[in-house]
Amino acid sequence: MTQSDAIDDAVANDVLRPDCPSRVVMQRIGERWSMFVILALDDGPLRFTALKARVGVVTSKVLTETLRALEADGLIARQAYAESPPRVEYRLTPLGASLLVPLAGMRAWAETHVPEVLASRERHLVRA
Amino acid sequence: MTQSDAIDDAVANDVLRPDCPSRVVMQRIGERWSMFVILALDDGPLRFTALKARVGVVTSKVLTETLRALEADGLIARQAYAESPPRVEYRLTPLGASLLVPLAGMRAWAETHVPEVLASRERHLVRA
DNA sequence: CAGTATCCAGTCTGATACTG
DNA sequence: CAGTATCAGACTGGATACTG
Repeated sequence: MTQSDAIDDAVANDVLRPDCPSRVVMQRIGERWSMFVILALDDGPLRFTALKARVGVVTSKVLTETLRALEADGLIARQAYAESPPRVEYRLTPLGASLLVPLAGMRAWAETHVPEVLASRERHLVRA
Repeated sequence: MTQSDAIDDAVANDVLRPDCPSRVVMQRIGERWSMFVILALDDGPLRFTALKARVGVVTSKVLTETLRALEADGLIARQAYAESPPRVEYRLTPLGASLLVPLAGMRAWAETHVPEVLASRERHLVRA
């Protein structure tokens, strides 16, 4: 194996490591509801039910799982108030808010190019 | 419902539509091997076996599925040469190459902030 | 070389029902 | 209000074997 082969392998394998930065991020925001929650909280803190109402199709269980995952990642913060009835607010952390920046870049690309992607998909459906 | 509520709903629901641009992109590149393939092809066209060899852990079936999906999206192109033994090359399309730009933004964010994410995850593991 | 064909275990997601 | 518990079906990624 030449030296440049070794370098190639190191670069190629990086994205495969489970803790590869890009994969960590992409896999998280690629999940079903993650991006929705992050974008929804961009307008400010929301309570569980308010978040759920903005979707209308997600179950409590799945929304909870999504929120727990994002909280574990430090992207959102959960604040429970000791009241009755209980009140819980979710907000973006500074870390979560900083993610909105590159996310905006992806959104921009998506909005200009996804029509091409969808058109391409349909052409392939016809052939399949 | 006030007018601003209606606008909120329209914005919130957009990311939920199956053809929402951001979701289309994020879900595709969030898949297990997609990002790897896109980044690997940034260095130039590769044959199936070369692509597979750079990973070493993916099966032919799964790599094939990934390539088919990316091809259907118009992000990569498959070129088969009528030779024996068969030769097939995969390359990024201009569309696929253009995706590398916003992807670089996400990578940059990931590389600077993922340590925080992983640290956060570990703190939550201790508590769980 | 570049795949295809089968089969399988684990995961993801959701429906439904219940609770401090 | 803000969840948890349980169950079930669909989907994913992978192991293994085979082929034009």
